[in-house]
Amino acid sequence: MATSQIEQQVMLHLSSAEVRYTKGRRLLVQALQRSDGPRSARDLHKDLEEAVPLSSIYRTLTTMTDLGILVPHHGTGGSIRYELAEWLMGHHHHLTCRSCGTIDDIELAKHTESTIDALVSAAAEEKGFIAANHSFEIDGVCASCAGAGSSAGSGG
Amino acid sequence: MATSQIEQQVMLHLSSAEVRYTKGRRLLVQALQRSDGPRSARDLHKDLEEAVPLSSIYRTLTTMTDLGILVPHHGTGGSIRYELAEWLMGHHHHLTCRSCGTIDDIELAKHTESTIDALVSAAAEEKGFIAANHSFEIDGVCASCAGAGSSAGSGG
DNA sequence: GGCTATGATGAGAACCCGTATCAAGGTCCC
DNA sequence: GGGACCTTGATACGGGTTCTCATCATAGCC
Repeated sequence: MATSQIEQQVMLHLSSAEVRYTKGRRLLVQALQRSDGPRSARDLHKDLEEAVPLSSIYRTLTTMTDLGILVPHHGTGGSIRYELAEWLMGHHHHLTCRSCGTIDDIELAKHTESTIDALVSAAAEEKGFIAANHSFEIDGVCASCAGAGSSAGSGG
Repeated sequence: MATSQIEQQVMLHLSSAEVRYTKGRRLLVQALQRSDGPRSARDLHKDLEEAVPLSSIYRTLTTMTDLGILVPHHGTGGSIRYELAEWLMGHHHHLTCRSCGTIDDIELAKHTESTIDALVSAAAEEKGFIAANHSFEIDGVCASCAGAGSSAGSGG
């Protein structure tokens, strides 16, 4: 099997932490690579056709999060969704469809990012807050739901 | 009892939905009004000195969320935190302290908001996504934790 | 003011997600 | 090949949230 660039980086990262890149962990990373957005433990369990037990998935997710390979997202639905960290996938944000719940990745242009970053850091500093990172969740209706027919009526 | 502007709006909203503004609901809205940021069901339970049972709090939170009076925030810690919706409290964002976990509200200047809004909407539209709202979670260290001494060692 | 229908409450059980535990299996090093 | 250590897999456990149902309160009507 051809090992992807990302997998190689993960392997390096794991080996430098003296953690093995086992079959279960490999499958999980591959499943996350195939995803367009963050996935929950249960999602991954299904994706892998239950070849990897839930307990192992949870453990692997925790291990890789501790190592900075994965990043958790506490979104709607009550479950934590994980995705590959920014140093593997690049800095990006999320589009959450309020109709179907899909979470899609979106990348902003470099200058857009830096503009937002500057604005936000300045605002945070006014409160004596040292901003380390920002996460941006854009809420709306995705292309397929918008096309299927807009029926989302929200007060406001 | 002096009824605040916000409570009056909540009352109107509830009555138009033919939902009663009972004592428990009133206490909950008042507790949320006093807060600087979103609160979990357990927080509110304590705030109200357990005068309102947890099950009632959960039910009220759900009811008011459905009616658009409250907004849920799924953050770290595994619990959902609620706050009054933007049409009651104004548009704002959150500063989350990675040291003490406090969530504080922050308002950006009007022109900053509109700048961000324009940038985000444009990026979302490229993907056929209709942006309705954006939520901005700024992650870092709050003033008191930064002053107390930086000892937060997190891998990343 | 009393009666009735309906909504809301309160207490607990049930449910789901995620974590901790522990014996068994694999892998690496000698 | 043998031992030490890491990892796995199955299960028990804990916390947060939802569900259920009998009881209570309120609004509407007379």
